Amino acid sequence: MSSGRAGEPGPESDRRATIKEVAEAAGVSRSTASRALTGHGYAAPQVRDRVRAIARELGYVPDATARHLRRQASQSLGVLVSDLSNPFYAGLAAGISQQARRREYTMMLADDGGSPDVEAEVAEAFVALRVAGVIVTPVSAQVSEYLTRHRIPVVEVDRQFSAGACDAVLVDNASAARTLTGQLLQLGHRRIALVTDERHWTTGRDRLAGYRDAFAVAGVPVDDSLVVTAGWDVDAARVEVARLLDRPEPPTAVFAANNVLAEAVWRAADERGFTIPDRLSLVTFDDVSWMSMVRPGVTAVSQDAVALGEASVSQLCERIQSPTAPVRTVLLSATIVPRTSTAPPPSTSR
Amino acid sequence: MSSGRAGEPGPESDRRATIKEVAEAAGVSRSTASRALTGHGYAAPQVRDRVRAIARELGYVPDATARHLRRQASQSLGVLVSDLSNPFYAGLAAGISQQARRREYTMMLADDGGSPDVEAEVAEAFVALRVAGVIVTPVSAQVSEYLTRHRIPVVEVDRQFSAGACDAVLVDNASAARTLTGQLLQLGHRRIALVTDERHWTTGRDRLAGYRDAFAVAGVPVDDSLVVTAGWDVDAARVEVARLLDRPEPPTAVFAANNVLAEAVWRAADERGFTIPDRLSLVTFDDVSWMSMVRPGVTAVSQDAVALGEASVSQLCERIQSPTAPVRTVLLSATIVPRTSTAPPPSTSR
DNA sequence: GCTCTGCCTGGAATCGATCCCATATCGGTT
DNA sequence: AACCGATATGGGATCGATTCCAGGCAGAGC
Repeated sequence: MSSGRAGEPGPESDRRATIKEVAEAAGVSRSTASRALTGHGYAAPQVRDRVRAIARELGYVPDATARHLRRQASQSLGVLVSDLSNPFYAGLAAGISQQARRREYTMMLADDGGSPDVEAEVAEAFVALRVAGVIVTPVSAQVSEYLTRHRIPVVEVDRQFSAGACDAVLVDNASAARTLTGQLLQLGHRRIALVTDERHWTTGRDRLAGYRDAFAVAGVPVDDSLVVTAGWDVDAARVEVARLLDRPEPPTAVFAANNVLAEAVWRAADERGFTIPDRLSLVTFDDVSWMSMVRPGVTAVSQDAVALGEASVSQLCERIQSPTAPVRTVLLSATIVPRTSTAPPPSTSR
Repeated sequence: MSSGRAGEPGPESDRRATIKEVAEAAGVSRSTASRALTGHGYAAPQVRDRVRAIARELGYVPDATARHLRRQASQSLGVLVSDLSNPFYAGLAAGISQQARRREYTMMLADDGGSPDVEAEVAEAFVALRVAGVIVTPVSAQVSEYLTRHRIPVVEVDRQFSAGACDAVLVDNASAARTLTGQLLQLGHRRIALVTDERHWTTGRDRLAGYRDAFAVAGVPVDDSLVVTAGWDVDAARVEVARLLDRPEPPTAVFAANNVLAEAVWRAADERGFTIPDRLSLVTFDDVSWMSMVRPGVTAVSQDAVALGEASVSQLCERIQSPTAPVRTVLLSATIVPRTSTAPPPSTSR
């Protein structure tokens, strides 16, 4: 888009200008026009300038489709996330988008809503489009395997399903969970619930592992009944958490494994009159905006989704450069943002 | 992606299977193979089944690039939003993504960060990719003009820059702003500030117009010094709002024009000790999650970004179907979600 | 036995851009 | 005068899929 003035260069006819038309208008062959426009190969300086001027005049925009077909390499990255409405994935997409643009890639984004079927469908679309590479927050082990089989570089982000088979960019979940759980233990909490979405993905697994580690380090036994799997839906999770709080011996602290679950805990605690932090301490993964706006603010593990997105683009580009380099797993460390949602357990519980 | 078992059909060689290879393996010509696979044109049932079986066996995935080149029509929609990290745009993208997938379009998403230059750059990339249509939250009048000139259908969503020149899907900002301002006036407020991002886009303009209307209806003069333009950055806006609250006669109510500004007002009020709603009433556009989690909950105009996205895909698809139909502007109504952030003005202010 | 109709298939052009390779031109050298 | 290297350009094949068109073949009708 050269400028915004009216009467600006543009397609006069109904059809879009092709390089052939540009070439004819400039009185050169298609080959020369191509060299002049792309800068690949030789073209006399004056010819080059003339061709370029005419291209601008005709509003010529090269057809990426044709170029990709010929070059057998596209300038698009496929991105597949689980839920764009979730600020974590949205931030991830924003980071990827920025980095991709900087490297002159366009981004094909799809949202699989957590469904393996949709995920598979989108993966096939990506193969059809011959994307240069794919970044995915996987829901199944199949995506990466399928894409890899089709020789498309893949980076798994946030979760890992194909360790050793493709690159991954992850957050050090175990370590962050260990630290945060440790802090709760140190405050004197013993009945610390872990509310998680599921336990088999690396995210859930590692956060659970960190939680257990902290107990082990402190020499406190884990009460397995306090590890609750609550799924992905806020409302369903809220019911689950309410049930937890209604127990005769409710937990004195809750570790929510992500922002959605934290929201569920927050709302359930509010409904049940569990004052935070006096009666219930709350810590969570994902530092999203509401956590710093509510009172008390919620102590959270900040994952910096944008950085995660950027890192995965870097990794993907390196992989595209050198397809045979050894597979790598990048582990980003998370920071803990301490706020005021934790306190020692209520005295009656000691 | 047919299934996830190991030893599954897939490219054995390094190259991807092409229709030529499928045809050869099936002992038919490329033409027949194409007809068998696409269902366009005739192919004997048994031939068709055999070709399809072999295609599956070889892990054949048609090259969308080549297909689009030949058909001169792509199955991708371009989407251009201002800020993916903002839940409003993220929701919009989520809605678009879902609808697009349902209609078998893939989505090319870009984030222009509010910059007209990036916007123009992305528009050109969309033209190059020969997308079937574009949905944009415009930051300049040029995008739509440029894309239209290149015969690409455009739908402007949320904001309108090219009234009459292309379709648009908008929210009835004026009416929602009028109602909400009216409620504040009825509660007895007179010093009602409007904190807006800017005043020239339709969003800002219409919200301002609704605000003024409400004053006119109530027969109360508008104090122009209370209409504050605070830009797009939370922190900058917070400073601006702080200045507003520090005035000798601060407003008794604030109408924030979007969720970012509401956040700024919320934080500034918190810092300044302006208790909501006792000392300051707050209402806002955009109902994002934190507004129902903080106490008091914030009364907000809910725009349903997802619905907005879905409506714009519908509009775009209709436009693609009938390029010459008269231009249309769809106006969605917004709902007001009343919460507890409003109260009569403090008695000292009456 | 011949022709006609309808089913079925393959050849070849096409979409737009790229790029290898052949060739033309020119200034300068021996 | 013949030749060489460097500069500059065009012809044509190519990427993968689609689609128009011509034609082959079989069965039915006369």
